[in-house]
Amino acid sequence: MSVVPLTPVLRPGRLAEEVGADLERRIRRGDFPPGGRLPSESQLAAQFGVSRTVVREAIARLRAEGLVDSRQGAGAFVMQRPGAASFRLRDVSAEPCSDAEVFELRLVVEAAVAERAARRHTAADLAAIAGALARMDAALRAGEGGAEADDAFHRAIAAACGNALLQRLVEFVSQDLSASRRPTWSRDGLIAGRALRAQDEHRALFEAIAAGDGAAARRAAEQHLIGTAARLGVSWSLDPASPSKEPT
Amino acid sequence: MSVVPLTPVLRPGRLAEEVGADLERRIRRGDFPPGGRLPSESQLAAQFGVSRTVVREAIARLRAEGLVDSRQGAGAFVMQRPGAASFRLRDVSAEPCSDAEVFELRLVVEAAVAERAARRHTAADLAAIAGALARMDAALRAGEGGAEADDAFHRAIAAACGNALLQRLVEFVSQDLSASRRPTWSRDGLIAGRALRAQDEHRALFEAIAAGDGAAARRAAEQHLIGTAARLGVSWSLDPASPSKEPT
DNA sequence: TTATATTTGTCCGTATGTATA
DNA sequence: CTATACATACGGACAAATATA
Repeated sequence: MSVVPLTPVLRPGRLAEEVGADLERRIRRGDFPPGGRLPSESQLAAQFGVSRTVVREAIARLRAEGLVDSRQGAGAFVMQRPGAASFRLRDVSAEPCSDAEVFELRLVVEAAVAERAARRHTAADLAAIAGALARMDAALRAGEGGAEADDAFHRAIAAACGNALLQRLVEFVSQDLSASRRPTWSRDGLIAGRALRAQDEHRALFEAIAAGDGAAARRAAEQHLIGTAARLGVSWSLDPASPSKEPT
Repeated sequence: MSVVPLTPVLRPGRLAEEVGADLERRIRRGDFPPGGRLPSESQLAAQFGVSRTVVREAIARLRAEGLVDSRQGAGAFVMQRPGAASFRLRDVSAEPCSDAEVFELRLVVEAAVAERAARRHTAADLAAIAGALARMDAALRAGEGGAEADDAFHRAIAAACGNALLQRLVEFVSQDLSASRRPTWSRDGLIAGRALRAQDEHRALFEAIAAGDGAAARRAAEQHLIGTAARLGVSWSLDPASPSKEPT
């Protein structure tokens, strides 16, 4: 018997999601051109071998994501800019992104947020950031609880940037960094000194923000992201021709 | 004056979307706590006064956006981090964002993309950017067709950044800038010299990219966004305490 | 303009697999 | 193990909006 997290095995899976994913692929591949009409629900149901209810749920998802727009009596039409309404990191239909690409995206938004947090933070913002930093110090001594404080630290910085939209974006692109922080604060991570080095980066970032030095905060955030990637084994040189620019 | 084409007015139709929006508001407001279970489809159908089909389509949308996860036989449960799967600019459930916030977000990603395009562009990338720039010059003389070339110019820069994820993000956050470019290239805009000034900014951006000067490209992109906002009447000072940091 | 066919929107009934008490 | 509750899926039906002849 295997203890490791056995893969999703093979979910007999939501039928509507499979149909929706298939339609999404066809749309993004240009099979259905922008402005063009999709086959009717009855035709799609017959073609996929499912009921019209399943097709309707699939189209409801595509409509919610801005890929199609359906008008009663007319049909479902592909939007002019398919996929312009929502942004997702892991896109089921697009080709998967490399770790380096995701990390660079994080670096961009985290650096911008840190720079603005340094210039716009309130006293309450700074207190929240300092509190999370102190909790990480305590976690370093206690040997536990660092991951949660790490999350709170970065969320507090995001909240201090003064732009709710930027705050939402950075929390969005860093959503699974929460998982990335566990190996840093695990027993192995503490012993290997990964947590100690991360905390050094945190402190530099905090001091730049507290000093109101936007440029220094940007550099500190970039260094922290680079350090995080290195601790996770994501090889990645920032300049000049990284995340893969090979001709497709 | 709002730049974004304020919400689709208020369509009397689509029952499933109204139900979905209502459920989304309740979830984000914490009415249904993370991990908690939603009422059954039958209960929701009775509560909203609609059929189960409508409720199912609404839940399908929430599931696609990562707000809930439904298991057959158990029910629909609120995800631990509601709304962490997708990112949208105009969020029906959240409080609407100000124009200044949207423009700052654009500035962040466009500047980052321009910097990377300067450092990573290929010869083909540069040719595409130069071609769009030339078409804008031609449009300045002809007095028409500038908006399309403007779109192509910025898309070509995005394509040259060497990170497909960043490219998708910048195209996403700048989706309705296409509408913002019309007043610049309209008859009034041409007469008032707005197109001419925009083209000066475009040329500076192109030259920085062609020279491989990332820092200059970043500054040029920032200046272009600031100029665009000014031409659209969006008042916005970059430092230090802008987009509204009033205590809530 | 009228009439007809098509398509989406909505509702209902039913059967099945699954989870839970 | 049994029974209940629930989501999933199917099929039929009608109304409303639209397109077309």
